[in-house]
Parts: sequence; C-alpha cells; structure tokens
Amino acid sequence: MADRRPARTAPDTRHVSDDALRQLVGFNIKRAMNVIAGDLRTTLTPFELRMVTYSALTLIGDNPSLSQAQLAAALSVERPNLVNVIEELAGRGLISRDRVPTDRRTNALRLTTQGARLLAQATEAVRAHEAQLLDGIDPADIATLRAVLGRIERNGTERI
Amino acid sequence: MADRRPARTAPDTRHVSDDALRQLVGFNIKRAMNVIAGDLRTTLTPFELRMVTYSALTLIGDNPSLSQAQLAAALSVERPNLVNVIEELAGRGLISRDRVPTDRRTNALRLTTQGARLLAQATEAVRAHEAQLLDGIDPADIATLRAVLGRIERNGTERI
DNA sequence: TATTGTTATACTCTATAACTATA
DNA sequence: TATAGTTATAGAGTATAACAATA
Repeated sequence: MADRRPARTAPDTRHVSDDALRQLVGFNIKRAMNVIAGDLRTTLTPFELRMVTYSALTLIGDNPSLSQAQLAAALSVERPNLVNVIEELAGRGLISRDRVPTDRRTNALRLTTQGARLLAQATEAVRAHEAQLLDGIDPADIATLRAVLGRIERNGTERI
Repeated sequence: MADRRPARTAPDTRHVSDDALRQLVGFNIKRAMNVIAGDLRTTLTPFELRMVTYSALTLIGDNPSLSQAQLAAALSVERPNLVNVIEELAGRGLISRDRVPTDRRTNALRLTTQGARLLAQATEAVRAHEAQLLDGIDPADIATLRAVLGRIERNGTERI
C-alpha cells in the first residue's frame, strides 16, 4: 500500500471567535473604516491622489483662498503635516498658493483649472465607490448611520 | 486719545465649509473613528495598553492556545507586525507563549492569571467608555449602525 | 514545497519643538 | 507677544522580502 503522508501543512483554519471584540461598536467602526480606506485608495490611485490630498482639494474647492492653517484645522491634522501635501498639489499644478498682500504670512490656496477638473473626475469616482459600498442598504438606515456617527463624534471628549 | 493697535493677530476663525466632504459616508466614519481612537487611547493608558494589545488580549482570552498566525489573521495585521506585540505582552507576563509538541513551529498563546485580570479591568473601562460615547443614542439606532457597518464591510472589495 | 515565527527594512501617517518672517 | 509657514525629527502603524526551523 502507498505512502500517505501530508505533502504540506494546511494553514491553520480553525475558527477564531472575535465575538467579544464585535460587541464593541468602536471595533466595528474600525473594521468598516479599514475596508473603506482600502477601497478608496484603489479608487483614487488612477488620479494619483491619496485620502488627504483628495480631502484637501475638496476643501480648497469649497473654500477658495483658504489658508494652510485653516485647511489643517478643517482636516484635523497638524500644520507641519500639511506642508508636503500642499507642496505636492502645487507642484502638480492642481492648486495655486499666493501670498496675501494684507497678511504676508499666509498663503491663499485656490484650485487651478486643472485642479478643479481633476477634483471633479475624482469626486465622480469616489461617489461611485460610495454607492457600491452602500449598495442594497436602506437609505433611511444610511441617514441613521450619519446621525449616530455625528452624535458619537460630539459625545467624544478628545479634541480631534 | 489712546493708541488702538491690535496687540496680536487673532487666529483665522473664518468659517470653513466641509459640507462636500460630509456628504461622503466614509468621511463621517473616519471622523467618528478618530474620536473613538483618541478616547480609547486615553481609556487604555492606565493599563499601559494600546488598541492592538487590548484587541490581542481579548482574542487570546476568547481563543485559548491561539497561534500567532491565527491572531494576525483575526486582527487583520501581517505576522511580522505582531511579533513585537506578542513580545511586549509576554514580557509583561500577561500571556504565555508555549511551543506546541504536535507542531513545533507554532506558539500556543494563552492569558496568564495576571493577563486575565488586567483584561477584565481594561474591558470594564472600555465598556464604560463606549457607553459614554453612545450616551443618549436610541439602542435601535445603534443596532442599525452595527448592521449597516457590517454590510459596508461585506460590500467592500479589498481584502482586509 | 509550504507554513510559523522571526529579522530587517521601508513607507505612510501623525505629533512636537523650534526656526523665520510677519503681525 | 503671537501667528503662518516651514524644517527637522521621532513615534506609531503597516507592508514586503527573506531567513531558519519545522511540517
């Protein structure tokens, strides 16, 4: 009779319970966020944008002549972390960065025509990506999701 | 009449609109996650735990003799990133890490008595922290939140 | 030939201190 | 004295390649 040896070792597929972690709403939010961030990265790659550069473009588009300090506050990031982001977007010709005559410390950030066009294209892709993630979910439940997330944000004690 | 010069420059408090970003569910989830992560960090600091060490302890407690590879999969992190986490928890005497006789490649991870006690204390604090974040929210809406987050997670295409 | 745990490495994100120029 | 933008730096978190031991 022939040898019957396991030619290889199967990966350990025994079921692992994460029920205790799943009881925590924060854990479920983190897992959903991981999935969203991964998908969004893929969605933005063709535009050579990251989450932070896309968010910055959106805020600059909505608030022309925004300063970097204002943008940092709106994005909840520290000012130094924004310098390279701004440098990247300006270097690609997507935003202009003009010194303000009345306060020569500050930069007025604005979308260029090219930046506005790229933002419009990226936004269309992001909206489509969101629609896919939310596919099959009752719009009323999505409204509830928004309301609950907003309430959690306000209930938090950390300055973010 | 006295000089009236602005002694200092007030920070730029002009209102910045983030309405466009707020339309994206992903952005709202990210903001809520930032608040939760910040609060959770504060909650876990007295126990000298981080989110990943707390999650690891919880999973080990629920799945005694878990291997590092299984734990990494359950936490959605790569195996190399778990080595220092395990080293930290074992070094503090919170978990044991025993070679398995039937497969001497793998480690069987278990909570020590001390680890189980710390986990119980930390879990109590985390639950209280969650209750504060969810204060005033209709339990039915929280159930909807869980359901929608789970659906988003399953709708995602990225391997997480 | 494949898996476990590990080492080394690198890249991103984020936070703080301190500098300059401006106010 | 304080703010805007910047530089330098450090710490997390995360990802890949490759190794020795083991299956």
